[in-house]
Order: sequence, then C-alpha cells, then structure tokens
Amino acid sequence: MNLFADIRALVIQELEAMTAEGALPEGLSLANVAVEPPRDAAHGDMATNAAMVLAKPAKANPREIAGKLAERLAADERIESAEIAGPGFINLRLVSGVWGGVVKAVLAQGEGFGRSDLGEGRRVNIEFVSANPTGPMHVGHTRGAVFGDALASLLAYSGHEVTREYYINDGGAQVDVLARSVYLRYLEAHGQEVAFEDGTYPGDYLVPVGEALKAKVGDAFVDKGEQVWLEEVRDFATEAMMGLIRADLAALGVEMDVFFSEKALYGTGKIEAAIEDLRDKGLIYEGKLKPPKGKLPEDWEAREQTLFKSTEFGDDEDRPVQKADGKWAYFAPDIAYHFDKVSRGFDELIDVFGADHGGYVKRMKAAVAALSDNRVPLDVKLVQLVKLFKDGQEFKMSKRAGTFVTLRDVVDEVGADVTRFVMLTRKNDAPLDFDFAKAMEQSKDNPVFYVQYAHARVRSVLRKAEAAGWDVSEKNLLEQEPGTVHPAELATMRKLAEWPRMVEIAAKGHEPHRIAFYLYDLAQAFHALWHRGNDEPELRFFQEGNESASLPKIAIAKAVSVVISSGLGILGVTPAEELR
RNA sequence: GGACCCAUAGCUCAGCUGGAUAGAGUGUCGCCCUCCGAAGGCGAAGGCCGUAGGUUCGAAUCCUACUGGGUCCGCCA
Repeated sequence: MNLFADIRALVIQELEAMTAEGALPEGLSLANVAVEPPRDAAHGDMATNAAMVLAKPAKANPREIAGKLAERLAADERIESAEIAGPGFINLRLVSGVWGGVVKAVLAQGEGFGRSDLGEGRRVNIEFVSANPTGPMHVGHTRGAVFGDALASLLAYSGHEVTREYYINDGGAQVDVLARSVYLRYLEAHGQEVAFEDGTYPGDYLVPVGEALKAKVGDAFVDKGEQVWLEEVRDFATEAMMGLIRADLAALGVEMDVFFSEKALYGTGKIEAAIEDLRDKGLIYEGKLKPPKGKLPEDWEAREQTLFKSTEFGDDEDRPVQKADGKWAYFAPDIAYHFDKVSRGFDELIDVFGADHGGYVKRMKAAVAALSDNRVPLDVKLVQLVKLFKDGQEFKMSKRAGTFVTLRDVVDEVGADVTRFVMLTRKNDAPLDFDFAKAMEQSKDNPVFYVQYAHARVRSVLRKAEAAGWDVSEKNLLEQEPGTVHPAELATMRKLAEWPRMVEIAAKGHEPHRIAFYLYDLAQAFHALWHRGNDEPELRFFQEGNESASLPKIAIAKAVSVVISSGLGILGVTPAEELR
C-alpha cells in the first residue's frame, strides 16, 4: 500500500474523467502530475500540482482547473477537504480513518509494507568494493562496501533482481608486487634477513602468509629465481588476500554473490572477443593521441596505439586499450568484464567506485553503451573520501606512518551496525567525517542511537504490555479501532505513510542515504509523541490498567517499530531490542 | 590546460528529479524533571541557498560563465 500512489491514481482518474467530459483538452501528458506531502503540515496532508502542470498545455487558468478538480476530489470518501491555494495547488486533507488504515496496513504487511515492484524484476548487477587483493580493506573501501550493499538491498526491496559482485583485480602488476612481498616474508620465515624496498608491501599482514607458504612448499623456493616461483606465489598470495577480504566483508555483514577474477579474462580470448566486438562496430582504430594539455610527462611522445572511440559516446578523448609493450591496458580487461556482465543478461549495471576513479567514469559508460548497443544503462556511483576523527582531531591515514586504519579497526571499535549507519548518513558524493567518539555517543546528536532508541522504546512498551497479560500480536492490534486520533499521533502516522514513497524515491535515485534520513525523521516523530505522554497521560502508549485505551496506541508504536526495522534492514543494521 | 564532484544557518548536513513562508542536528538564548526511560522535552533568534546572467507561471534544484575547495588527467590498477 502506498497512500501517495493511491491518491495520485485518484487524481489521474479524475483528470481523465475531466478530459472525457471536455473540461480538459485531449492528449495532455499527466506524467508530471505529482502528489506529495506539503512542506508545511498546516497546508494539509497532501498536495498536488496537477492544475499548474496542466495549465499551460491546456491553455487554461490554473486556478480554474484546480477548482473543477478540487470539487471532484472532495467527493472521494477518503478526502475530507480539497482546497485551492497559492498559484493553483490543491491541498488535500484526508479523513482520519485513512491514517488508521496506514497503521493497519503496516501491521498486516509487516516488512512487506514499502516493498514494491518498481523494478519489475529487472536484473541489476552492482559491482562494489573491488579492492585490489593486496591487503586488508581500509576505511575507504568500507564506505564503498556499505554503500553498495545497502543500495543492493534497497533495489531488491523495490522489486529488482540484484546481484552483488566483486571484481578481483588479480591480473595486473600489483599482484606481482604482492607475490614478491610475500616471497620476502617467506624468506624471513626461513630465518633470512630481508629488506622491504620501495615497490613492495611491508605490512605485517603478510607475515602469516609467508609462513603459510613455507608450510606448503618447504624450502623449494629459497634462493631461486622469480621464474621458478612467481606464478605460484602469486596465486597463493592472491588467494590468501581474498580470504582476508572475505573475512573483512563478513565482519561488516556484506555477502557477495559473485567474485569475478580479472585474471580469468586473460588467455581465454574474452578480452580479444570484447575488443573485436567493438572493432566490428567500427569503434577501435590505430592512431595517435593528442598530447595532454598542461604539464607534459617527461618522456611523452606521440605513439601509434590501439584506441577505443569513446568520444562517440560523450568521452573527451579516445582511450587506449593497449600499452606500449603490446599488453592490454587495464581498460581492456575492464571492457571485457563489462561485456561479460552485459552478455550475462543484466538489464542495468551499477559500479561503485572510489572518488579517485572519477576520471574513469565516462570511458566506462562509453564502453558499456557501445557493447550493449545502448541497451544497458550503467550508473557509476562515486563514493567520496572518509575523514576520520579521533577526539575531535582529524586522523590522517598513511601507510608509511603506520597509521593505516583498516575496516577491522573501525568495526572492532564501534561495531558493524554503527559503522554502517554512520556511513549511510551522507550522500555518496559528499565527503564523510567519521568521528569515533561521536559514533559511540548515546545522545540525540548520534543518529544511530536516536533511531535505535526509538525501536528499543517500542520493544520496551510491548514487553510491558505482555507482562500485563495483554495480547499485542499483530492480529489483535489489527482489530483495535482508535476512537479519536490525536493530532500528535497523526504526525507519526503521516510519517509512516511516507515510507513506501521514500523507498521508491531512494531506489529510483540509487540513494540509500535517504532511508537513513527518513528513519531519523520517523524516530523524531515517535519520540515527540512519546514525550507528549509526559504531560498528557492519555497519550501514553502503555496506560496501566487501561487495556482498551492502550492497544490502539500500541498499534501505532508497533507500526513504527516495523518500519524502522524494515529500514534498518535495508541499511544492514540490526534493530536494537533494548539499549543500555 | 582539461575532466568529474562539491559550495545551503556560526558549525555538521538534509532538501523527495522545477513548487507555497528553504528544513534538521549542534551551538546561542528562554522555559520545563513527583511524569510509560530527562544519556531529555518545548520554544526563540539565526539565510543574498558561492557570484552574475539565462530558461518559465515558478529555480537552492535545470543551462552558461565566473570564484573558491576536493579528486583525477597516455604506456598504474
């Protein structure tokens, strides 16, 4: 049930009836007709812009259209009043029974209240994290992981068939570096003194990998040349790193459906096939690039190379797919990878990248547009940097200084739930300040706590009611008829009614942060209602010895907890039963 | 030199694909604890939505140009 969609359907229906009667010209587009909550609650429960949107194409006065439409809308049994305001808004006030109906819908549908078939079962592939398999995940990856996972849940909740996917960059030079680093640890495990020079990874996390390698191959690789051990050590190390990363993801509560290996694209003809596909479309050619403007690299020289005509799809330059030595540039396997995704039949692709990949977006979109003949849209979500704060001081990450903050550091300190929620209280394209102290603070300025507190309060009320021997099952609460609904309660019910709409908006825009903000608003409405009970005992949810007065209010409270629970579920956060 | 992102209250940020008098939190100021949980509650003050143009019934939102900040810019991935 989506009350806003229902009322919008009513508006559309009446507009069509007006057209049929000749009050409006034929053929008007009703696509922009919206039914929204008014900014100011004093204006009513809902407002529609229908008259203003249609005034121009209908060549009529907006207030005139509004007048006719309002009259018709007012005749509906759900609508108490329809008033024209401002330039031609129609403010609708709904009969109070409608709001009670919302509570009932929540209780009856549970977690299903807010689910929709918006996606119509379209298959969406979300690629996220995709951290290089060269070490544990750090905070930057964490934000991408949380964002991608929440977006995936949001789309699944909205009727999409979602695949969570991780692209393992195990095909490039960085895994050779990893292998050499592990080899050093391996020598170390054999008692040798080793030095970690530039271009190797000195992190302690490779110590156990070196030891494990020793346990596996003994001294077979000691004092041998790279050609003997590189390949095997590389595989061994990559696997070990992926083990680390999987464990990190698990600690955060992220579960991937697919791990896709870059290496698996090499030697199988997949890259060549993807490039050939583009070549057949006339989008691959041999040529020279213009030198980049501004400061030139020292050794720049124009060179003939294999280029992808990404400019045909809105990119600024054509992009090379091959390096000078004839090997594929990183872009080539990435094209092949996306070609693979397209050919797996996805209707929509989403890539979640770090902000430092911003320059890569256009060419990737160009590639997907070309590969899919513009059939499959690719949305690239760039996740901005996370700034860490400890005790109010910015805490700079630096591999060299050893102040390298891993996902584990954060999760161990504040827990997965808090980490996830905090990271979702910001748009993905805005930088995020993560303050350890604030994340743990139990006060109103900590949204995590505030939302959890609302949920815990409801559970507390339910426990009390149960202790009093009352039946607070959904079934029984559904049968409660509230006598008169207090205006303070209406505010909370209105918020509940917005949930399906909010999910839809968030899903359409690929913006899971909206869910977090909505939950904060809902919690706020609930807390406000709770506190009214201090002064007005008849508003309390649990009224000692007065079951019949309490149960309708408990129904509202329970509905709030259901929606909070749904919302937190999308964000991947466990709702709190109690706080201490 | 170019590309992408950002600019909204003193501070940290929302703003629902163009709607009405731009909202939260924090900070400041004023009230409120015999009360289902005061680790709070109610209220007030606080704004040239970076600047200048444009699009239209209507712009924080869309377009252009500036200004300021971030990220990045063949043969790294």
